[in-house]
Amino acid sequence: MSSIRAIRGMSDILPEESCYWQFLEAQVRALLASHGYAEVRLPLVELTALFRRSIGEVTDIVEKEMYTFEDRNGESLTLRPEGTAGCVRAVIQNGLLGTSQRLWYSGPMFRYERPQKGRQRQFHQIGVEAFGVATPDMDAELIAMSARLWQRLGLASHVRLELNSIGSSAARQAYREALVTYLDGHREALDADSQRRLESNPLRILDSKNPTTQEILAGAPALADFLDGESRADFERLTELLDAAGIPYVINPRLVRGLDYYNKTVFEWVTDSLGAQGTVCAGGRYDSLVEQLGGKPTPGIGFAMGVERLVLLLQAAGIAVQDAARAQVYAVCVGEAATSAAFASLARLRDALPDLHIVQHTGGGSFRSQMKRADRSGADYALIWGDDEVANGVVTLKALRGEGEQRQLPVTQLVDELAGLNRAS
RNA sequence: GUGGCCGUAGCUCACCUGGUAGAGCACCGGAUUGUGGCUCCGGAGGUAGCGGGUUCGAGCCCCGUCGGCCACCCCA
Repeated sequence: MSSIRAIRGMSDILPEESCYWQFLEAQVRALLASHGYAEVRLPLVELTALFRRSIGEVTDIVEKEMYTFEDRNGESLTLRPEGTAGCVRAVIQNGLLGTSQRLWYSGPMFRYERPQKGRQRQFHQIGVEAFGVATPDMDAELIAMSARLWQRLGLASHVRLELNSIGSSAARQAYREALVTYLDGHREALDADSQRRLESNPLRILDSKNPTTQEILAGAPALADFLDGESRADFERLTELLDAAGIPYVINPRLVRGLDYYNKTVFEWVTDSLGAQGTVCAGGRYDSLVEQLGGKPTPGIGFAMGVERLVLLLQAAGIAVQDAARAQVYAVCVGEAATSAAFASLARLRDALPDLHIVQHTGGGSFRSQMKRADRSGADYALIWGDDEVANGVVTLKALRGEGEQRQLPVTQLVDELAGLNRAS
């Protein structure tokens, strides 16, 4: 084994996996297009300041997980750890905020974390963002669209929607103070991480996995009691719309998101089938982020899906996907004359039937070894060229699956013959 | 950043208390002078992650290091 390896947490996606990625991406593209969402392609690298200002200075992402480096001109750059910040930057910079916008993007994100199941250092997200609409019908649209995606992927029974409102920033501020006051009385009983977060990010204590901490939280003031009237009304309306659309949800009053820019609606789609990293899609509203990053005040809401996690879930759920590169026809050709004849005939065949998957054998070998390859390729048919076929201007067609004797046909009939087979299969 | 488990053939894994490597699958060839899938026969393939230590002798024990998996943390 060579000493040159892939970087830890940055894995290759091999053919066995890539067919799941293609399936997922195709479904997502079709769904987003059908709802009027347009794709944007964004840089992987942004100014470090963009992430510091949007994600939040005291978050783990900014404090210890970013891939930050100095450009040759001395500017501090960062490999994007998430997609929303760059998307917001792009809509501001390109003047897209005159009307409401429905956008999506996909690609790799980078966080320096310890790899585990469902967590890589280079991981992939598909993000969806909607700008310019403050009303909860937009929240409902995004959630309903994601629900429809699980339906289309065959994952609906494997995920559940958790929902919460974290209110306005003023409401959150008031709640934070009440929570800190309460928890301060139990400081000694809290786990070490929660004690630390008491100073840095008290709301995050709510979703601590520590049992003792959770017991203490049972008596804590509730975020819902601190919500401002508008947040309360919008959340109520959102649940009505979800009910109307027949989308089940559970309200999780402990659900808070890790990134600072969220307000009002936050939600997560979670699964129990993937171990510890069960969040497969998550998002929320961010009504002050655009202004915070220098754009004119514009509300926004969005979510991101973790592609690796969804692929794991597709596999865990036993969803069958077809291998896009599988051969339908494998061409066997033994000898130089046969290889030349095969090249000539296959060129015409590919012209006539561009969607037919044809693999021509390369590298020589006996009939026996080539037939073995044909079988292993998974192809439905073998096309066989040898000296006899060349001499007679014919080709042998043999079904590799199911019934049927092999037969010879004039090469001039090849296109018609396979056109029929292609439709049938 | 912390912890647990694990690194032996391309893959999945054996090798009882240390005596210097093996199976299945995959691959190549043959039985079948131009025909795959089943069967049989044969073959190739390994500096046991790497470095050090203990020992007459280490895949096995000890230390270090790198890597993988899972969990904490964090989050998609």
